[in-house]
Formats: sequence, structure tokens, C-alpha cells
Amino acid sequence: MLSQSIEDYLKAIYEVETSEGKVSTSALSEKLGVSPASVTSMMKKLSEKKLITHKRYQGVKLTSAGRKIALEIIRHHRLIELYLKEALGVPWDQVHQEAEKWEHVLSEDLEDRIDKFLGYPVTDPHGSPIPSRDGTMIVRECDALVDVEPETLVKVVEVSDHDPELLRYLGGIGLYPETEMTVVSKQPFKGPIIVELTGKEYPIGRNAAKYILVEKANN
Amino acid sequence: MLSQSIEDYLKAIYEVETSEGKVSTSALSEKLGVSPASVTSMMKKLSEKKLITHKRYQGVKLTSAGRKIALEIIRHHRLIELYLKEALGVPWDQVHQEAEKWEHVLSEDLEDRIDKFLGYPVTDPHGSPIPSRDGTMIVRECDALVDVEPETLVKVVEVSDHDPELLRYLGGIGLYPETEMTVVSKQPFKGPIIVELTGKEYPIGRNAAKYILVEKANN
DNA sequence: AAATTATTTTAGCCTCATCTAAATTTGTTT
DNA sequence: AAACAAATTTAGATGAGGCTAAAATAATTT
Repeated sequence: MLSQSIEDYLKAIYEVETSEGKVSTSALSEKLGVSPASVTSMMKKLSEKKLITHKRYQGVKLTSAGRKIALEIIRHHRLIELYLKEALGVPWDQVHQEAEKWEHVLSEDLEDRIDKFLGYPVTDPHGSPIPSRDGTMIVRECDALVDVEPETLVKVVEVSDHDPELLRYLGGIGLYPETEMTVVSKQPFKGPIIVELTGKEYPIGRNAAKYILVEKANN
Repeated sequence: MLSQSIEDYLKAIYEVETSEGKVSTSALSEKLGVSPASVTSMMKKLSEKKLITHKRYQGVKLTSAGRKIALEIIRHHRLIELYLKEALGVPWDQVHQEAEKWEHVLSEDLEDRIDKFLGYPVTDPHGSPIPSRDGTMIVRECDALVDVEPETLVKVVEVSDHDPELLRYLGGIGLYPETEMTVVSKQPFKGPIIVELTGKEYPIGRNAAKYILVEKANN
């Protein structure tokens, strides 16, 4: 059995790996809120357990064993997020922190029951894909909202779950995964992006727009 | 925030206190599966935090602060047990181990949602009373099955949740809280107790019968 | 290319929760 | 009441996982 701490590291490595390609000590230090020195010593331990490969000063990579565990935890996390929303009505900006703790103590049996209850879903409330039981996750083509040209009709695919405040704002304007909207304009001087949905226009900051993934709506 | 370990100690102290009156180092050592020396050092820490009072060589007692925390954890545990059974169909012999882990990471908000979902229940699947939010638990008058005289009609009040195998056996013969049955006889030489329910007779070992609480059925 | 800055690693220390072995206190026999 | 047995506590060690400060390496600037 792996410690909660190890599980958190593997998950963080997976996430940095897919979002940035290279996994540096400082990125993990930042993400996990621990000192760089702590990261290095954990990397040593994970290497010994053959869950990652580590070249001194060169960053780390998950082995397939490590990736499998990371995906298992992410699967727990996302099933729990969806479950809490569907079964208990927990608002989408709160499910993340609840899942963050529960994911480490969820048994396989309960995981299966939840999966079945939800009808074997493929995405969580934020639109993130749920890894399958055998440790694979679909890859999707999509763009960050911040990179979309004005005058484009797009469909929201996924919103990052890490900032509750952003989620509350987006929920307030009715912006969820599957929502269709038009990118009206990008205000100059790094100003906000203006989107139109349900007939109204709303501003979305450039930084927030990095965390909203969309695809071109086909119509 | 208290560590999981501290929460487990407080819960164990509460349980020993109510079932045996006096809380000895060895009883806790036994119950928690740690060495007596570990118990002593934890007692020192809990004393410093004013969660228990401890006289050297004389056992410990919960303070009201300590009792409140113990009851909060027990409330989590029992609400979770019932929730897993009702909402996800987890069999009653499995809910305990799942609750044992989840109880430590349940937020107050989620606790309230679960409580509401269940309609503010007062007992868990094993018949144990669920402490109220403000930290009180009802006390009931009842006898261990092992102490009941033959020829008595009784109603099951509560069954200990700690032995899955016993729970499976009891479930198999249809013995649950609220079930009415007749104590037919107590076999000699510490033999089993014979009970009759739904027209059939079943043996229950003396030891198991210590963990089944009943009250005289009034009819 | 040398110097400076940024990143990563090493060295050494801390806290938590556990352990074993030895010492102390309490309880029970003879 | 002395001796023995049982329970409890103390002393000292261990392994996780974190920290800071200093050293080593890599990256960037001048």
C-alpha cells in the first residue's frame, strides 16, 4: 500500500507531465506546496520503487507502473467529483477539495459501485475525462479559450477544477462543459476576452481563459 | 486539525470507556493494535492537549473536549455506514471498514448533506445510535443476548460491527436490528444459544451472543 | 568565455507515530 | 509482609516526510 503522500506526488507528476511535458523539481515543489529539497528526496524514493525515472538535474518521468497508479488516483478523484455532484448535490466548485481527501481511501469495490451508479461516465463535472479502470485516458483535441480568434462559435470542453472562485463565476454566467458560446472579442492590452452566451456578453480574464478548454462548434 | 491517529485514539477511548468503564493502557493497546508503550506516549500527548486526564498507572478519562471529538468521529462513522448501505447498496458486513477510513476526511458540509439525504437517521445499519451534531448520544437500556433467560421473546437492538464474518452469518439467518426472535435454550457446557426466528431455529455461539444486544419484546 | 543568476541536490535537523528493552509501580500469592 | 507476576511507564531507536542552509550544477547575461 502506498502512502497518501506518494499518491499525491505521482498524481502531480502526471499532471505536470501532460500539461508541460517536462517535469521539473520546482514545478512539483510549487504544485504540491513543499520545498524543492523535499521533492528531491521524494524523487529518490520513487525512483527506488521504480515508479519514476530520474536523472540528476534533468527532471523526472513516470514509468508505466507509476503512470498506472497516477491514473488510478485520478480516476478516483473524478468519479468522486461527479458522484458528489450527482448524488448529493455538492456544487461544482466544492467537489474538488472533497475528492482530494476521499480519493486516497476509496476501495476498489466502492469505486465500482459508484461507477455503476453513475452509469459508467466518461467525464467529470468539469469536463475532464475519467481514466478507465485499466489505466488509460482518452486524449482530446482542444484549444485554450485564450488562443481562440474572435468571431468564433465554440463549445466548452473542460474547465480546470483548481480555482473555486473561477468556477463560481463561470457557474453564475451559465458556462459549463458542453455550453456553446461565441468569442466576441479580445480586449486590447491583455484585457479580458468577451464571450456571448444565452444572449448576453460576459468578460473572462486572459488568465482564466487559459484554464478553459474549447473546441470549434460544428454547425 | 487533529491527526488521524489522534482521532482513532479518542474514538477507542470513548468505546472502552462506555463498554468497560475503566480505560487501561492494555485495553487500548489491544484495541488499536499498537504496543502499550505507544499508548502511553500518546496518552501524554492527549493530556497536554487537554483531551483526556491521565493519572500515572491509573488509566485515562476523556475530558468534555475529548468526548466531543470522539462523538464527532463516531457520528461520521455511523452516518457513513448507513449512507453506504442505503445509497450504494454496500452489504452491512463491509460498511465498517470503508467508514473506518472515510470518517477521518469527511467535511462538515458533506456530513450535513448525507444526514439530510438519509432523513436525519438515529441509528446505523447495526443498530448503533448516531450521535447528534452537538455531541450527545442517547443511552439505551438493553441486555446482551448471552445474558437472556431461555423462553424469552426479544427484539434485536444492536449488533457489533467489528466482525464481518459474524455479520454475514447473522444476515444469512435474517437477524438484523428490529428483528424479533425467541431465545429457545442455552446449551450446556458453554454451548451455543438457540434462537428461533421466522419459524426456524439457529445456534449462536456464546461469544457472538455477547455482541448482540436485545430488549424484551413487549407484546 | 567569464560572471552572474537560477535550479537542483546534499547535508543535517525536526516532528510524528511507532517500536523494543529495561525500569518502575501495582496487584496477587504464598 | 515478602516475593512474584502483571501492567505501565521510561529510555532510546527507527522510518516517513517535511524543513533550512549550503554546495553543486545548469542556464543566462554581460
